[in-house]
Amino acid sequence: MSNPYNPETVELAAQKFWDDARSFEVGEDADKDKYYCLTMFPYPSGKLHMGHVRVFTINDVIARYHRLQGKHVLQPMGWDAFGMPAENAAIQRGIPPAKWTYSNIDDMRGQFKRLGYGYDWSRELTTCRPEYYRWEQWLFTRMFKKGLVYRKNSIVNWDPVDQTVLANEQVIDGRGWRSDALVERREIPQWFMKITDYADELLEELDNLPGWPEPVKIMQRNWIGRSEGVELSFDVAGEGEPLTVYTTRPDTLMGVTYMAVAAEHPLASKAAQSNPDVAAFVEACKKTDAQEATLETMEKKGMPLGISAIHPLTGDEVPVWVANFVLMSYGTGAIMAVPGHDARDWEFAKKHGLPIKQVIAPTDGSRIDIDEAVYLERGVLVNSGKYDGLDFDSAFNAIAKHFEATGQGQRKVNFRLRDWGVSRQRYWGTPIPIIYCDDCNAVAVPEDQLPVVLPEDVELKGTGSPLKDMPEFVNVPCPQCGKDAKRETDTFDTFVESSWYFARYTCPDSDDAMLDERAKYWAPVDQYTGGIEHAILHLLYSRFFQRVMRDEGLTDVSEPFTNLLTQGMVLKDGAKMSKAKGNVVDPQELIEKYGADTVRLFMMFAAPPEQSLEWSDEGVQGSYRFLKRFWTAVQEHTAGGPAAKLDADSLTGQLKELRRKTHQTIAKISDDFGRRHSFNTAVAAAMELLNAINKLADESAAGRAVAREALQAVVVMLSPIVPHICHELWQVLGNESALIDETWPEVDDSALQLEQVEVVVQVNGKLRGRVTVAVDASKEILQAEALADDNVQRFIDGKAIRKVIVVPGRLVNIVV
RNA sequence: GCCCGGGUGGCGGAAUCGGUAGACGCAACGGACUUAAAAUCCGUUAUCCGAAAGGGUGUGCGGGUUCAAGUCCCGCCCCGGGCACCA
Repeated sequence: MSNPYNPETVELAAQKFWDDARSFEVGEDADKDKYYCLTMFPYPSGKLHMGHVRVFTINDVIARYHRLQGKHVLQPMGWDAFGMPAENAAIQRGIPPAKWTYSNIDDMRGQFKRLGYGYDWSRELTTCRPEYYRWEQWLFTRMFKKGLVYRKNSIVNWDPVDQTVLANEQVIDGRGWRSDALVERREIPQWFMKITDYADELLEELDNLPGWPEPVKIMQRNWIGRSEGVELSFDVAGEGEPLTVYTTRPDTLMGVTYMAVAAEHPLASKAAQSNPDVAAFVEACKKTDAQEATLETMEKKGMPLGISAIHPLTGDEVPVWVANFVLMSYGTGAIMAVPGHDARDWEFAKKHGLPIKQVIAPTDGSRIDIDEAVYLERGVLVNSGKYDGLDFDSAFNAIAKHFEATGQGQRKVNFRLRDWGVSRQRYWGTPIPIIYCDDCNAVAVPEDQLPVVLPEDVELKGTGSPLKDMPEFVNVPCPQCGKDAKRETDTFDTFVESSWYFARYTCPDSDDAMLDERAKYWAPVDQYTGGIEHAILHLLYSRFFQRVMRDEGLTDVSEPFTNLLTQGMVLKDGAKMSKAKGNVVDPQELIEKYGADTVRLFMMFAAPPEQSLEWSDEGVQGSYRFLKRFWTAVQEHTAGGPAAKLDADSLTGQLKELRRKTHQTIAKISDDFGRRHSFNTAVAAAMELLNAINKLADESAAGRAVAREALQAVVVMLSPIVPHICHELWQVLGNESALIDETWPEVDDSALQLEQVEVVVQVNGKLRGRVTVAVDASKEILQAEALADDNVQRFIDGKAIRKVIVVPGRLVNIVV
């Protein structure tokens, strides 16, 4: 071969062409059909990993496909640049987080360009730049004025040795990752955003997102967790204040045999003062981390407080316990326990010898033994006095009505969703624009004093934020009264930056508003691609922020992402590839060895996008081999000179067959790209077509014309996945235009027509033969042909035919 | 613990609406080319029985619906993701 495939030469030339032609820079053209194609931006960890290559390649394929379909495509890229790894690097290696981050960004940008992604780099965003975070500080101050943010105490993981707050991932088996000390729960004041104000809308509008995967919508619905229940008060003997609880099962009220409160509940604190055992228990409850998974799986412990609540219907006394599984921050910090009809209450009652009372019976009248197993179904009330015999709905209504009349309770819609705590006790984040004044309390930084710039030249020691030790940052006059005041030193959760970056890409250089007119042209994002691990938090926060921006008059759009593709993880050794786990595979080596196209092709071919992909180093070779065969096939074809014009109507035999395959493949790949996002099967179809082209050894004018048409189609259709080699081969095929400006091939329906079709014959559902019949053969002919088959005869011989099922074009099933 | 996915040859996966299980690729084996190796090309490859024709078995496990189940229903097991401070 005189002209072997050299990926590096081919790829650098194609990239230079796109750069020189500014192929991916787009403006706002009202006459064009816009398509905003976005991928979740990366954290600049410094090294590209396979998860990045996967998600960015998927998105680039979709973007390039829609461009070939004639859309005006925007595909931007940027950096989710704040976060913990930069602080860790600073502590371990003494490099300031900013310096480390900017250097990582430069490295990764280079890697992305080498992979040939079609980004509009003129819109690049970096969230740790004041030009960016200034606007989220601004939005926060607007939310502050509207009462959409507030400050309250909440629980953090406290490392008593390092004297610092730990992230959940820094807690390993209940201990601090550096100190190995047992982590404690500690309450500190933090800022919250009222996402619960939007709970109803966020829930209801999930129904208007047909372009989202169903599992993601289900997860969000469950997360928001709307429930209808009753909030009611139990008087406590000897106490002035009643104990308020929320229940979704008021029908089980007569089954209450005890109450339980959180360790931080005022009743527990009060009992602890006189009872040292309770005091010790309350202390012990705080010696655990604050993760839900820990709380749900730990041993359920509790002890009686020695006080009683009065059952609001019977007047009976029920004991009040303190329990480690009841949390102050959820609901009212107290629960009514119905051990007969709640799994956790049942388990707890069994363990502590508390009474279990059956108040619900199965609707079918069957008997159950409540001492043997808890009964969770909605049924008919029993042992409930005047409510006996009622079903769930009637009992719910009757009991709710009763308490509304007595004033002891009311119906209440509750959400599992909690307000979003955005304070982080860390340095490397957006400063929260608040100033604390002894006289004026918390004051928002005025708009003309924004941004509050994060000092970048710092030294991190690993014990708390260095901002606290910087008087020039902390000490400021109060914006309201001018007296000496202090700046907030907490920073925002990094999810805040990622909750609106998609909108900012439309106008990244706007310096007099968060968003300008250009946002109206591009929003919403037409296609959003990212990891399934973001199915709840990031996507829910973004939907919330979009609505906050809407209500601020910045946009008319409520839903930020019209279509969502959640790609599966790249796993290595059965676990998520992550910097934390240290099981990252470096794609750089593969790019150097085989080129970007091979890596892109392999990632798209190895698994369907939604499924997780277990990484293995094998198989890349096969993708490389395919590209070489592809290259050689085109070179050998063009060596024979230009092909003659195709006369489709005169084709016969294998030429007609190859042309049919070409058009079947166009139809298949169009569907796989556009509708199914099934790139692995699209690649397989292209491979099959190329195999068929290679098998055809017909150097006649008609043969060359058919082969040329097939090769041209493969080059265009594979170009979203392997754009560099296709760019080159398009030129080799003698085309004057640039492939990036071409259009997708069209299916010629007349080429798809078949005369004969093979039909499977089954006897009792087992495959026994095949017959070939005319495409339009009637059911009767089909049945007759099937029965005439020799092998079929062997199996039906001497038996009565009970039934024959004929599915035209597919099969005949003979039941004997 | 709770919520959401997944489980198909030696491996990655295909089978799109209940209708031929294993497309496409990897690996392996056999052959061609070569002094040799690499590269490339051709062939075989779920498994068991059989010389072949053909037949039995087979989509994590146990049941069920159906003429027909990888696909639908019920009950399990195992693996992955999320669980509010990793991003």
